[in-house]
Amino acid sequence: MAKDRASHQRIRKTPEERRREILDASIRLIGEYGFNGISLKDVADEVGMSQPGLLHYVGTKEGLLSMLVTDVYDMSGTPGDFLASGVPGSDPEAPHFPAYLRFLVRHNASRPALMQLYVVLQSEAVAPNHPLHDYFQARPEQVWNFYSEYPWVLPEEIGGWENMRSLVRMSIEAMDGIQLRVLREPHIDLYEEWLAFEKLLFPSPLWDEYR
Amino acid sequence: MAKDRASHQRIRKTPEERRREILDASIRLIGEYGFNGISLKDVADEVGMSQPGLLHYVGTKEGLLSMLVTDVYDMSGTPGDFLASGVPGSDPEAPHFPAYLRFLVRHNASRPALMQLYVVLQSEAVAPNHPLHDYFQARPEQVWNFYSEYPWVLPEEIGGWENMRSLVRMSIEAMDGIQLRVLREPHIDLYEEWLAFEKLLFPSPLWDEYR
DNA sequence: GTCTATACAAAGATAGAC
DNA sequence: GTCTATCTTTGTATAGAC
Repeated sequence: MAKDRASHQRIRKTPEERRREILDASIRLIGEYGFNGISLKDVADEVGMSQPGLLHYVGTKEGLLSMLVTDVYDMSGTPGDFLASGVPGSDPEAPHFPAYLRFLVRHNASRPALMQLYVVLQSEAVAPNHPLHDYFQARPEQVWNFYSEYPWVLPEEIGGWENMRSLVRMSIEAMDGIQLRVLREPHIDLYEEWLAFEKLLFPSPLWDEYR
Repeated sequence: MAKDRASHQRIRKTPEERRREILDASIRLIGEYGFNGISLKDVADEVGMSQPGLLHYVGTKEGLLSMLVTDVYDMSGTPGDFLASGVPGSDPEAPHFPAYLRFLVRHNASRPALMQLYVVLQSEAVAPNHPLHDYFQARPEQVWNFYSEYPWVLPEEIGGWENMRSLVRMSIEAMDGIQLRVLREPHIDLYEEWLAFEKLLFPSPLWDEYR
């Protein structure tokens, strides 16, 4: 297995593996205690290395956060993933927006640690001096622009994607509220709870062919 | 102005006044930076006293938080306040639940610092070692029990208060999501946004006489 | 790339004077 | 009731050996 290359070297963990370990540990710990609630030593212990050893990878504590956001956050659960998924409503030529939201909720439900990280950081970043403040501040508009690039098929009565702003906003608000609740009461099923909101936000018969 | 009583004493700030100052400063600072995001010195500076001076009042850092929760949180915006408010739907003999939720949203909108405190603490307390973890964990059930004591009048089709569980839960979820959004985009009107959700959660014609 | 040792600052809390 | 001084711990970060 491509082992002969540089065979005089001892096998050891590659930087990529370390990076991955650091990311996973950070997701768990920050998701649980918040960025303000953890220390670099906590993460280092979790990964099994010294605190200066960790700093070698992330530079500073903020660097750890940047790494997390850039490499993990915006990399999954996108409309692009949805169109490639082949689930009902994901026809790349005529995708259904409610179907994407269901996809997104399922995606989040399948990665609870990442979801928790998101919820916790989002609230923590309300503080104007938080390293992610600007990121989350700009996010709603960025997400809207991002979504706007896809050819969603909508009921004619809506009158075009431009009129979806408040519905998109309310959908995000509902999701955030649900996620916060599920964090405290894990017995609540995230997907079921979202379906209840979907029924209200995208009602029959208006959305029957477009959900 | 009642100055003659104990006129031989110099006028100075009473403990009550100090308490009030400490509470106000804490609401602002913790709401903005989170409990993990502030130090006792931050609060002390804000109030204009030394850090040990502050500790004289609150005992420990956690004591500050307890003081906040006990004295401020659960003391306002209750159904009791609602019934005494005289607004439409607040007849103590036959109160309307959606009317109470509107009352609650208006109340929150009128005290943005307190609302922000609530949102930030709620997420921070996801951490199992957070001093308010248990408090927020138990809260949904407590709120439900608290609400259950009032004789809300509901559409007959609902079939009784017991069937309101999911609707109450979804209402709270929506509110939490809205509040989080408004914190980042203050131009959004909290009350207007809630009315949009109310229309979905308590639709016509079912709720027309009970809203 | 990973460690030990260490510098430096900040935070919570206590002692004791006034 | 409020302060100064101080103790102790913890946290970020750097220096330098291996």
